[in-house]
Amino acid sequence: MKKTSEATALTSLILEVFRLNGQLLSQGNRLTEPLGLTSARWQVLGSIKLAGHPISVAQAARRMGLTRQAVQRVANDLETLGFTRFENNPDHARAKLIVPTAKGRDALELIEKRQIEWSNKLAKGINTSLINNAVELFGELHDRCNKMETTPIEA
Amino acid sequence: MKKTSEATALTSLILEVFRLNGQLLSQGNRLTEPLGLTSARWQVLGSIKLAGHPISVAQAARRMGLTRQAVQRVANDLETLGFTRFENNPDHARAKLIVPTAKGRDALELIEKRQIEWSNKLAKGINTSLINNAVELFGELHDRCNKMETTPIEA
DNA sequence: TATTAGTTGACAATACATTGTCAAATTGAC
DNA sequence: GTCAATTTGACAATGTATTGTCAACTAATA
Repeated sequence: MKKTSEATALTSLILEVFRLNGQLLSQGNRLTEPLGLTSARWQVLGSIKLAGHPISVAQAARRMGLTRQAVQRVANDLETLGFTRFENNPDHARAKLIVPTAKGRDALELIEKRQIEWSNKLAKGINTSLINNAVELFGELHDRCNKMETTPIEA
Repeated sequence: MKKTSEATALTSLILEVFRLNGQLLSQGNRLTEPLGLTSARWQVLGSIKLAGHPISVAQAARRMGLTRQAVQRVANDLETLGFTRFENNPDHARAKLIVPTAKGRDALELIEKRQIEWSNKLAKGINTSLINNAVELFGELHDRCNKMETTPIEA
């Protein structure tokens, strides 16, 4: 079987995703490190704020596209470090809610300010619709990947 | 400071990169697992083939945008598992060359066949130039990120 | 109500990647 | 040739994420 032109382009894109992912994590760590945070901790903290209300670990994991185990570990770290606390969930005895503390909210706010400067600088002069096309493409690939998950490789 | 429209779009893209990165790694693991490989091992093995000749760990790391330590670990695993061996480098006493064994070449060939099917399926019907635009955008972001590295966050 | 299926947190094993540091090897300037 | 700067592999510490499994909880259904 031969690779289609789309597939060839896609393979290049995938390699770029790996490279950029590493770079972005590194940048995020640099950005958040002075506050005792990391890229992963920041992302979890941000997902709570983005949700608009406290959510459980499993809910946060689904929003971020990670396993709940990965998020659980980070959420526990955040609690230990005092950025969040767990609050009883009236609707579910096991699934406690992640609630940012004042320390967590302050840290997030400061980081978001810095992230604005950083992203403005990084994005300066790039065509917005070019970026949005990529976002859309990624959403499509995301959905398609999900569908592939269910189709195991036949030996 | 306010976030520009490009920066807002870029932030969305970054979150998509994180999501897709995880999904792709997962797919790669699934694809390579029956052969005793993983996404990372596959990538290192592939980078040797892509180079066209045996290269050192540090060279492979630069090509992939990873630290040499990360690649070293994976390269050692590959050797232990018999997919590669280290060969003396006439030009450098320390920097041995990673050389795929027959087992390694066979495994890579089989995976590449499966990857063709997989990527053809995933990319089917997507506009090639849309993908290529994204690749180009990522290259640009990659370069810009590198320049940001040198500019530390001022406290 | 009872049973069953799905969700959730906890725990463990494994893999992946970063930063930092050290010593050996290489390279380049002098 | 000598010495300093760089490169490279080795080792350690830390953080991130996956899969798998189990028990507790929840929800749906008969």
